[in-house]
Amino acid sequence: MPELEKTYTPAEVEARWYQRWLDDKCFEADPSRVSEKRPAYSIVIPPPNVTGVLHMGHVLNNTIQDILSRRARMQGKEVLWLPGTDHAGIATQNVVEKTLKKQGVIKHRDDLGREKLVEKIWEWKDKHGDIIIDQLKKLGASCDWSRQRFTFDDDYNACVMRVFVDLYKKGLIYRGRRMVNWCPSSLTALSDEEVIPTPQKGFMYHFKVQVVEEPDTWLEIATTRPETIPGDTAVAVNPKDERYAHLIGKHIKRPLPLENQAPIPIVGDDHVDFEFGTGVLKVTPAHDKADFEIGQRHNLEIIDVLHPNAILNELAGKDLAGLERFEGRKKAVELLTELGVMVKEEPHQNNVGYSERAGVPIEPRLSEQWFLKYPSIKESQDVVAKGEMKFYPDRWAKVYDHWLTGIQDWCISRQVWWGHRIPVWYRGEETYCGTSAPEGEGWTQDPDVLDTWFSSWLWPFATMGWTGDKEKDSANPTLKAFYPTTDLVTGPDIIFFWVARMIMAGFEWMSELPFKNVYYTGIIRDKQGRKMSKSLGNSPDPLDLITKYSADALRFGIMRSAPLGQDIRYDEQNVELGRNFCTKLWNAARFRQMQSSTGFQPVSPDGRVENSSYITEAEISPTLLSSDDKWILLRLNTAIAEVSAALEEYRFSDATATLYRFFWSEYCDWYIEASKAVLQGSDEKRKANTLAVIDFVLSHTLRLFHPFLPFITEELWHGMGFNADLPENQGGKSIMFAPWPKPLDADELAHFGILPEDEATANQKYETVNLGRGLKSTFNINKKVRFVLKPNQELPGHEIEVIRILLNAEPLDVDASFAPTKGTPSALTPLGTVFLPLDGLIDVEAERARVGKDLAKAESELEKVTAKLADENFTSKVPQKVLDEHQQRLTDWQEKSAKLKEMLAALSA
RNA sequence: GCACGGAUAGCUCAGUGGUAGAGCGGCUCGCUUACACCGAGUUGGUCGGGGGUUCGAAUCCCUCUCCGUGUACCA
Repeated sequence: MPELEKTYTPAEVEARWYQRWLDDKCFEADPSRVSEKRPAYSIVIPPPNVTGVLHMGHVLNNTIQDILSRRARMQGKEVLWLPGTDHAGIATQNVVEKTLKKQGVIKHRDDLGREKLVEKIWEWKDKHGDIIIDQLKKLGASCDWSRQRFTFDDDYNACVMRVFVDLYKKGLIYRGRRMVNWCPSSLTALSDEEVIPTPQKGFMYHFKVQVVEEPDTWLEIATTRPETIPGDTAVAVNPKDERYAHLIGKHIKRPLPLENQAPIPIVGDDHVDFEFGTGVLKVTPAHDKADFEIGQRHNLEIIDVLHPNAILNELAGKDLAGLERFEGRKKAVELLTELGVMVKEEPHQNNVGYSERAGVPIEPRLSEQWFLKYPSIKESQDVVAKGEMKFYPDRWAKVYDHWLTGIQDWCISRQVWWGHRIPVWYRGEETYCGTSAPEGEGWTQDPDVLDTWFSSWLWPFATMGWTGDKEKDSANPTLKAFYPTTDLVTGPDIIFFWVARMIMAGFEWMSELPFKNVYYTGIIRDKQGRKMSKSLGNSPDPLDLITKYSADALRFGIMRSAPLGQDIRYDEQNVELGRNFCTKLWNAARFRQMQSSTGFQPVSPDGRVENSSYITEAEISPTLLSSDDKWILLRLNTAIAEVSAALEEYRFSDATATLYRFFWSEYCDWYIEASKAVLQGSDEKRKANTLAVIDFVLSHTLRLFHPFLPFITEELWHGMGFNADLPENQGGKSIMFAPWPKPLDADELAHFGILPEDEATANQKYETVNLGRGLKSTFNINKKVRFVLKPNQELPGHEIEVIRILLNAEPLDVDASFAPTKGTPSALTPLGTVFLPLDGLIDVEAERARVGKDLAKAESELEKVTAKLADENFTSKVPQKVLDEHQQRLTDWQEKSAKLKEMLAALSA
């Protein structure tokens, strides 16, 4: 067996193993291996932005996917974790345009033109596109990189085109002049989902206007956007509003622009809420969705006073033209004030839609866009409602359902160049839609590209080589084996953008749901609970953390703090804790290794002999098992069961907590320490047997840990020689293919002679040790000292030795007739009374005080239980089980109290 | 406005009717031959407030407060 290094060096180990896994093609999925005995497990990565860099959200998300994938491999499944990146149309084009502008290459995208700019973006993509992929590799992601996809690959592009044409032919895609969300920064339309309503502090401006037909009548109007007055083409009042109804049909004089104070009509419209503002609404059909609708109903003129970049244009009048919209607002107020028509301005809070990407207020804008009536809504809604597809946590199902219920058509066209170009061509009055350009001269293609999500929604099958040709697709082994996928792991922030749409696409083109389970991660926040963001600078670079602590540590730290469905408070301490845990694991393995060199009986590293099957139990001799051995085997059983159950239910933090507790608190703190009684002794047979138990536990623990800590477990798996003698594909080559641990079943437990009560036996011993240690600490003893145990019943010598070692006692005398001198500190334990004889060094008063405190506690508990049991109201109504418990409690406290009283009496004598 | 989630020890969280828990931190000891990235001990809580149901409530019901998320055409 190769000797383990003294210190663990994660950087070297992680790089080495990742390369080895790649070289050995460990992550590559082969559909031909899928069979009834070897089911498929598949998961598609939420494709990160191709120009992005790894952030903590990616770490969380991809660690989870990796855990699921690795566990599935260990369960003997054929695993496909399909990776790739997203072209992220608007975001990527923005980044490249900005860079080019900074470099002084261009002032505007038109300086380059469409083709040249797209070329530049491709160059950018080729240069930066693999950064995030490399970062995922550093994290240990076990994706099948041979299948890496990009949403703008030729094959993928073909899928997008095919889908567009299909929907167009089905009549679900149409072009129309509508009010859309316009981003004045990116100069494109956005979908409703890309607009974030943001509460905004502003002002409500009240101004008055003169009724043309009744010059003495003035109406007061309240608005938040006075700069759009030049675009007003009516004012509206509610026809039921008695204050104004008689004015309907008359006109008011629009105050701006000054050079064109045109009369505009007063219309009656139910939309107007007469409780709000003044009950008089200025109607600007070009710049407000609701106003646009009013305009439609009353056939109003539409005056667009803004350039696409939200600078006021000539129609706004000479005073406002050329001003940015917020400057224009100030100027408009000034003008109204000069006119003497400003009444007042009041602070006002309203919701303003912000562009999700550009972070600027969007403008409702009338423009020609492409829209999609969503397909397969019914199936998509039902599949989740009926629980055929499961959401974790399931409350997202309601959110999903609600969105689908009130769903609006999707604006899918974008006025940028980086993206899938709309496959529609025009020639005069003719329109052609097809996957390639039409025959003949004079056709021009629609300049718009498609929303990035219009490609992402095909991800689960477009990445698997879908062609839309039924025959071809049914002969496609990848699709056949791995679609529908098993799990999807993503953030709830893209439940509408992506998840819901993928479900629709799955039904529409594959006639089947795209995944069976969706796990929604929480959002990573900083210690103060704020979202992580670049501008706050509170987002650590995962790569720095990996350098500092290792990828395993980062993974473990993040998973430990990520309860199901809850936001995560990130604290670097958790990563540090992950590193410490790896170190502990490393040292525990080293401890085992150091024992073998001193061992007498030759035992193979895994406690196995040549040609044995994988099961190591055969090497453990049941007759030689100590109570500690039985205890740790039972605790291991519990840990395996708990971790397995937690993973089934996507409770990753519970799984990590169990692993931590089992390995650190149970295995290292108790079992290893107790086993030293044997390992430092002279019974060679027992030593060998203890080592076999240790190997059994370690080999199981490493496997249990592997999905969480892939690197260090692999290193130790080989370092400890646990891989030796295993078939290549079952742990010989890599721990990632070793079988997922199973708890010992009833037969195996019987074989080892392990009974459930064995756990309590060992626990009593450990409790005794705890109490003894407590005595030592109370009296500030930090050296090896003599303890005396006055046992309740006879104890085997081995058990006494274990207690001695755990207590660090020198010696531990067992004396059933021990008569302590007055004032000897003592503790009542499950195994008897433990004394710490200090030969007159102790303070009788102090000991009396200590015992007195214990007694007071016992008395108060006794009182409580007695009172309860004396209460007829209680005893008559309570179930027998509870009554028994209380009865037992009563007896326990009575006994304890009696003994404490005795001790106190002895101290006072 | 509506819906959902959350509020338990200094911090992060378990705990869905029967003696309030864990990890981390804090404090006190200790370089005991795997590990100081460690070990031992110990300290922390009228379970957000108020009502109610019950023999018994962190847990069930009502109500309020605060935080978060989603959603809604109020200029």
